[in-house]
Amino acid sequence: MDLRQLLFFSTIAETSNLRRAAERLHISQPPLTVAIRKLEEELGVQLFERGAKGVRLTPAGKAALPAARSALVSADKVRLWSREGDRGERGALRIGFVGSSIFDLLPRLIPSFRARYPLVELSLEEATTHEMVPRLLAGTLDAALVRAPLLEHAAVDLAIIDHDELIAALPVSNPLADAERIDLSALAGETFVSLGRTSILRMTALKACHDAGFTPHIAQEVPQLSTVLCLVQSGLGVALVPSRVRTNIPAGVKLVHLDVAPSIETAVALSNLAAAPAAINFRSLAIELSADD
Amino acid sequence: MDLRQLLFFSTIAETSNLRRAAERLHISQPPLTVAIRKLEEELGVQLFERGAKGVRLTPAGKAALPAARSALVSADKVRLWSREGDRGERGALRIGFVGSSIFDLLPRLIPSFRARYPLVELSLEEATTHEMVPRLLAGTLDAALVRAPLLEHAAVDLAIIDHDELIAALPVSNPLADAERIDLSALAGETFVSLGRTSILRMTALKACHDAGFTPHIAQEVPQLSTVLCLVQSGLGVALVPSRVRTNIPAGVKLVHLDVAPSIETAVALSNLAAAPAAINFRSLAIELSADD
DNA sequence: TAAAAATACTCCATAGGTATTTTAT
DNA sequence: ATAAAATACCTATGGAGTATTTTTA
Repeated sequence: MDLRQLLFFSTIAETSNLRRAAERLHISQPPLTVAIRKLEEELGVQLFERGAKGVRLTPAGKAALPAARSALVSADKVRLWSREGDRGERGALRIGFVGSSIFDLLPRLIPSFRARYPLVELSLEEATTHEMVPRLLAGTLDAALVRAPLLEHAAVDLAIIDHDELIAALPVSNPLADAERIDLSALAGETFVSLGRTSILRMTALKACHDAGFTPHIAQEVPQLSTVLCLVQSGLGVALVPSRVRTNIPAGVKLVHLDVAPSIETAVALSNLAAAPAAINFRSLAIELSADD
Repeated sequence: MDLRQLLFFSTIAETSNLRRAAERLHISQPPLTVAIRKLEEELGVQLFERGAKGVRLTPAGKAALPAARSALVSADKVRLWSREGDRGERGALRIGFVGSSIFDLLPRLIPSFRARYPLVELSLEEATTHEMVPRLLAGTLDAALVRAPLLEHAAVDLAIIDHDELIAALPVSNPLADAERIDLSALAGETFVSLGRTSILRMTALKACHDAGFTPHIAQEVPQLSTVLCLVQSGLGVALVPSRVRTNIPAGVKLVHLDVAPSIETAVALSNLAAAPAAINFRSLAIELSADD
């Protein structure tokens, strides 16, 4: 049995006439006769009753016809879906993201992507930049929203899609909380709340402090940026956070600009080799949206 | 594209290795290479990444694989369904029935048939014996429950599946309603309620009356046996009905046996030529069930 | 260098064409 | 008598085999 025979079967069923079916199929009538009889022999069942005024489906033919049509439809889907998959318009896309992108970037990016590529099934996972790089290379992630500067990695392509700066998050109880702007060195004596050691955000903040002439005293390490803000709110310390969190700060936390604002950037990272088309589409869309701002 | 290529595609996807896939397919490796590349060329898309340690699905391949599998499953269904159709285990079956079979025969037959042939879609229509014969021959009915004696028709096969007798249905107000049994001639002076002129039940009843020496006065003609019983209940007249209605008589109607009981039979009728397998199964089941009584 | 895939070439099965016969109404 | 399907026969495409080469980790 092959798809050609099923197409013949379905066409004959529609025309009830071998000659007309042959016309529609752009072949002559004899090979149709041969092909359909061969199919019947293979199935061990008669599909048509032959008569002088054409052919009629037998009960066996009536029962088999929907399956034959469905096979033809599926074959068409092979054609369509393979092309869609090739263009990154269909398939699964696993995206990793750093926690801080949840405040601004992710909520803008994901709905746009879903709207433009509705057949791509997204799965999202939070992780740190350092965790995501090997996963991109291993192929367990297709794209990642990471913090740049990423230590340069030859096999990972970066496209910066968001520029931001660090800003001081202070509890309202802190005397500096009402300042218009402060110098980072003013925080030298404070206790700090920070993300874990592998976080690029933390590394950037630490470097800024060193540039300002002090080493911050980190009293608490937590994995999520939102937890950092909660601890600041509780008065446990101060923190340096991306200014984009401003849309989601809890009451009791004040954000104060720094005289010299350390910059921090978010990028889309893709594996240099073997980037999925859908991942490339994701990056293109992210770049496009970042240009809109 | 043909099913063979889709099977190759699916098998390679499962083994990630052309040689192993070739083994499973009982062919050698080179034709596999050729066939899958030909499929890729036809689709205009690469389905696998080739490497020294085997092959891996591309995003296009991942997207197309479910459709390919579905085509193969449908092809299997063509095999299965055509055989089921041929054995009368799948398909549509249009059954006609005379109204009186609704009281006893149909409620026993239909559930048994559905239980034994769950893939056959039944459609039921009430009609008279005389209406159903041409429809059997025209093929708009596959089987019919008819009243025998049917005027002999060469192209219709009859199998009697129920023997019954006529019985008098009287309103309780009728003085004869309390008799153990009566002679049909006792009803000579009554007004009768009856089915329409084409009904075999009516013809049988009329003949019985003539044999008993009188021509009944038919005051009302209605199409349904249940309506006949309602009119008897209302006191509009008496009727001769099959004794099987006893399970469904309304209050106010008494059934009284006749000294000489006219017999009336129900049969399964099939077109002699072109009887559908499912219709033959239906008849076999009906005969089987009638033997059980 | 070793395993896997690709290429080269041969053979044969079979799809499709034309001409013609058989069948059924 | 006529329209439709079946048969006969021919050609050529292409699928599968064996032997061998190329590729890549």
